[in-house]
Amino acid sequence: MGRRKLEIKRIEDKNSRQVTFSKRRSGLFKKARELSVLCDVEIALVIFSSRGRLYEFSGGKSLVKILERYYGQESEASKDDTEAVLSLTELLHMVQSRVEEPSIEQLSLMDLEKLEMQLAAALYRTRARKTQLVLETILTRQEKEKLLKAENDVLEREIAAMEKNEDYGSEMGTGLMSNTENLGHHHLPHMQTLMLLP
Amino acid sequence: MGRRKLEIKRIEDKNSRQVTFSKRRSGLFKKARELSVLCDVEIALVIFSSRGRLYEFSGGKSLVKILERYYGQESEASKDDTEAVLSLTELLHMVQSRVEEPSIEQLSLMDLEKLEMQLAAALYRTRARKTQLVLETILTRQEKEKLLKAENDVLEREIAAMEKNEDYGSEMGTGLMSNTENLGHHHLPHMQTLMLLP
DNA sequence: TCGACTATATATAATTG
DNA sequence: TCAATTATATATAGTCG
Repeated sequence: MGRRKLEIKRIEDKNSRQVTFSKRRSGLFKKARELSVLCDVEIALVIFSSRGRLYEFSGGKSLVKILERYYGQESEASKDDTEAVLSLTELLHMVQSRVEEPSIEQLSLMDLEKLEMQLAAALYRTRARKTQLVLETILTRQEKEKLLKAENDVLEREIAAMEKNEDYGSEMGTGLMSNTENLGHHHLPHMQTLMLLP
Repeated sequence: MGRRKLEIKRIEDKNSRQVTFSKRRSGLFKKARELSVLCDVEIALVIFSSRGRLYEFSGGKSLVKILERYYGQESEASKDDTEAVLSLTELLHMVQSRVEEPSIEQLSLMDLEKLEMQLAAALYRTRARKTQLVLETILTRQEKEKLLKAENDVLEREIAAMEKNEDYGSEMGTGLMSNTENLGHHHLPHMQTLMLLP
């Protein structure tokens, strides 16, 4: 589709090969995008030019994500017995006991899945904690005071509720409990909860 | 490009979505093939239909090879702002030595950032390796057979070479070594992995 | 190198059998 | 359900600034 028919074989002229690459590459990406939207499918497309430059497209998710999803379907069943989130120490012990020569090349697919989940969890906790520390540093005194005041209000109301409970029984108590829950205030770490949010 | 212009949004009618998927998929593959030949570039194309069926194309090298290169580049890029990527063992030791009281609460902000980067890198490598394994699993039987055949050829030639070597010396031997490398046959476990998988 | 610009070649949506 | 068949819409090879 051009002024003349083009044989499908390597274009020898370096210049027009580059031009054709540029044109057809964008055409291919466009087609891939359209297909992924029209038909609601996941597409990953990776191109290396002869000079080693990387071009990639992925419909919706990253290539890794796309393949993870596929793999996820395969291993839904085996996911159930995965343990809850482990502590860092437990993570270390788990990985260490599992792998004699702990090179990633040696791990089985199932091991990799578990390791991935543990790493992801550890990474999440690390980032959350970091965010918390950063926010603690950054918050202005005023904001801290505001938060402290809110904290105090909650505490005061709890105390008041407790006093009332002693008079009228426990009905009111549960009501206030869920009230404090709504304020994100389980066992005092109001501040922490707020700061853990992205 | 058909009887009428088609808006690029999900086709709701299930039937025509399937028909369009089939047509455009083959069109996309054709374009990818043409581009890889015309411009002498490496292309990897992976599609998952909504029903989880896999369609893949690779031009130039095998899909796994191309994606290995892709991962290589990706981790090259993310390497810059990190110190060198640690091995799993090194990561474990670093974390362990840092955390006496193994609670994440005890780490300093700088420690957390380093830990975060290491965890992210480890997670990335884990996912990349997992993807590679998954890809190896879902390769079509034909590809597996092709690989097996290549493997057999290599082994046969190696045996032939060994026999020759006994007669003529070692020159022939090194030549064959690099030949097997070109067939994507580094340190043998590639095939072992393939053969062990379902 | 880099866009526009066509004249053609291709791709494909709808139709048909 | 399909495989052909059109009638159109798109993609793009070569050309010109």
